[in-house]
Amino acid sequence: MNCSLDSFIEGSSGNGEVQASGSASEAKSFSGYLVEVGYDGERKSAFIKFYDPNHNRIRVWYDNTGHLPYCYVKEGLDAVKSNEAVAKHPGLERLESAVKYDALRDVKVELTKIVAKDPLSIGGKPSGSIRDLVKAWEADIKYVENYIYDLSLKPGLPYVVKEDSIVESEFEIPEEAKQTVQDTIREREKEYVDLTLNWLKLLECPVPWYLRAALDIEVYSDVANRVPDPREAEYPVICASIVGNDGRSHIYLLEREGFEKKDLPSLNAEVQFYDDEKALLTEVFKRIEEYPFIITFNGDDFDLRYLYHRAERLQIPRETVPIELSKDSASLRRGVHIDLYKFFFNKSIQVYAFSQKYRENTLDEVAVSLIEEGKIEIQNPISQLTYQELAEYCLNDAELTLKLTTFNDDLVMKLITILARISYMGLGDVSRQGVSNWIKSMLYKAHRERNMLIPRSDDILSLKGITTTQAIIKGKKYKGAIVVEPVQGVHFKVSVLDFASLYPSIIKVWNLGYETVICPHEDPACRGNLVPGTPLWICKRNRALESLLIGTLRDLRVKWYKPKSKDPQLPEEKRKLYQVVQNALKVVLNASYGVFGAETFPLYCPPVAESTAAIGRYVITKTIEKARSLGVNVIYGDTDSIFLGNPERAQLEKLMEWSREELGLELEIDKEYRYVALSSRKKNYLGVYPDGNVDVKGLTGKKRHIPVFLKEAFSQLIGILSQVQSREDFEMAIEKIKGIVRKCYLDLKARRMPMEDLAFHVMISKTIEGYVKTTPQHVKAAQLLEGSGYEVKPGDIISFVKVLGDPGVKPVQLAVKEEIDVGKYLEYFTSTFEQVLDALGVDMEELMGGTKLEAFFGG
DNA sequence: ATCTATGGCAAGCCGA
DNA sequence: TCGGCTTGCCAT
Repeated sequence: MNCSLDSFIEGSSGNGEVQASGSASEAKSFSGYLVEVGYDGERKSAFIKFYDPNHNRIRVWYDNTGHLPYCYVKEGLDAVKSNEAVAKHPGLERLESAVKYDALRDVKVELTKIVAKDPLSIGGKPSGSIRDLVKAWEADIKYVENYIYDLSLKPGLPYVVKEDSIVESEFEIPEEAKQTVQDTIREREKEYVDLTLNWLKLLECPVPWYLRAALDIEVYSDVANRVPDPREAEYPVICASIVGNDGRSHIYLLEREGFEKKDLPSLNAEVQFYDDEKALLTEVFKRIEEYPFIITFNGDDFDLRYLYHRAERLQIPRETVPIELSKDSASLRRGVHIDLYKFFFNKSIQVYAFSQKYRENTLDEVAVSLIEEGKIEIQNPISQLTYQELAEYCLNDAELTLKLTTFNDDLVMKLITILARISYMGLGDVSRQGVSNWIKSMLYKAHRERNMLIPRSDDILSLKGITTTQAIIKGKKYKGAIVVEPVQGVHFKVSVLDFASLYPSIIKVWNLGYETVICPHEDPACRGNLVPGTPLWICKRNRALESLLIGTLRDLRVKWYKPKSKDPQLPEEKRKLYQVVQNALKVVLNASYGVFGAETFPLYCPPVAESTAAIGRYVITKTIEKARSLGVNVIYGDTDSIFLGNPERAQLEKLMEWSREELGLELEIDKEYRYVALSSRKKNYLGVYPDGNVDVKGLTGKKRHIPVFLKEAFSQLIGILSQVQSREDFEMAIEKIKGIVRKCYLDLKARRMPMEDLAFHVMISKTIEGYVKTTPQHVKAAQLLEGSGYEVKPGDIISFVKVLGDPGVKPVQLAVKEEIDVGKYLEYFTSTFEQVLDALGVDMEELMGGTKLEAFFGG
């Protein structure tokens, strides 16, 4: 794709001045990856940022037409409002009046973003007749925030930037990938195949190495444990560290009275002292400018924000400050800022990309979990540390931050790049925003490419309505998945079958989307295509955009990236990249169903979400029926999986074949267990693999908040059960378990374990005052904490122990061993163990020989 | 300018 | 004392 760069000029890299257009022509020729597109409020122009990997720098191109965007004019819109022609815009055709589109409101939204290169907007104000306005709009819809869309620019992909045009770099899809994908996808529609190949091109393209540095600062504070307000920036920056992945590390220290200045040779960094904070900051800014990417942990809200305001306060000239602030983020004038705090905080990333390896979102927790290194523990408040301690601490933070982007072959940078390509968002945006925004951006882009209008949320709602089924859980909008009542007991040789990416597959196969649910056609083919268990029907004429996009992504993951990520033939490096892509697709696909049921999603469409779940129920129910008719013992199932007791190969094959033929869905063998112990509770089981590995699902003994003491006892229990080979082995196992129970009880009674091991760890999700209906125990503990001078914020983990007397809990920090309520812990212990034991058919009392625990121990 | 969904369990709170 | 409700954590 060729795009004109006529109107763009390149911002020079040195001093913030802009070179004149034309004179920069030789500098214009380079190749680089598109990393960010946006609007610069100060300069009042749009920009494109490229990362040039040959020179390791960002090159920014500003729009120089001078009359760019923001020509929102109310009168013009009011006029358009009354114009019927707008409502008959051809772009509406595809919606088939399914969505009676109030084009006007879209104009209002989009006008703010129109590139005003037509005569209608002179000096930023549209003029001319309504007719002209509409015409111009039809002919030339330009979305600003979206030069991406305008110019069909794809973030994360390489371009060759020439004299005054930019050209997508030549890249051919590897033949094997192309062939495999073409051979394996079922769909034969041209649109489907083309789109799949398009994605493939996007995802196969190599990811560059990014030159980058992590930044961390420390600020003086006269109150210990209080974080200084970055908007006030009233205290001096006493230390800053910048650690690059080019091997350079720098520490900037502020000289202060009462601290003895000396060399700090033990640090693996270049150390510089400054007696003037202004000079220090200026150096830091210079260094920042040397790196195309700056990585922080919470830089949006703290480090960069503080530096900006501190610079303001110290009257450092604006041109030397490379930072630009917006409400919730901080960016760099000539670089890209990535705030890992926001990235790792993203629930989807946490769960699907890092399988919940970290639970709290602090630098320490994330780093310990992912790279097995933590923050340096300091005994004194920051402001009292020696230069050596301060420098070490600050440097370590920056090093950790950098390592979070370098570990596992730059995994995080690759993940961000791939997500940027899927979502058509810049690297910075994709790392800050949530999955609903990625999917929104992806779908919007697809609409624009096809010249379809983007429907308004309330139009979808009023035309497609709300849901028709009743949720099981009070307060939910519609009925969700089925969980099969487990057959309590121990089952040997269990196969677990599941539908790979069930919901995305359903969206694909059933053609779900806001256009196609309850489509307006009178066609009996459509009307008769009912969603099982609902009065809803699905269009047979047109393919829904959502179905198309989600379907193609699903196919690529299932048919190409997932298998390739495990292919031992591939070199390590290649395989890892496939793993990253596979994971990125997982993140997007897993969220793709949920967003349609989320009010905040701009294409919110309850019947789409409802249909997906309803079809899921239908699919699993039919599969269970089929399995039973084949004589297989179905012992459990949840949403998209069924657990089969001792099935024959042939039966499994038949079932999978049936699913492919009858349901059009791929049913696969997910796991095979040596045995599974099912309790009577749903979503609670324990499965032992042939090699002795154990899956523990839902059992209390594994939950985050329970005391270490219980977790350890529980894991001993699991250890014993993992050795059980056959039914006969249980007897011995139970004897061993008795031993554990006895030991734990005695330890508890004698209060032998450290008190920390008895602490529950529960997250407080609101402020203390936010709890009005009830006051749960962790909140009571939090109140006590606050009373003794600690600060408690939402998201903090409250550690408390159960004690005798009122209110029954105390924060660990404040409790003493003697007041521990041993009885309560015994109850917990019993119930934790019971969950496993009742699956084995023994209860605690029986285990102890028919007596109550207390009696058994003479307690 | 943020924010995928529903189902299920254990424990504790609190009003009837 | 009982039962519904709130909360947090987990499964999918």
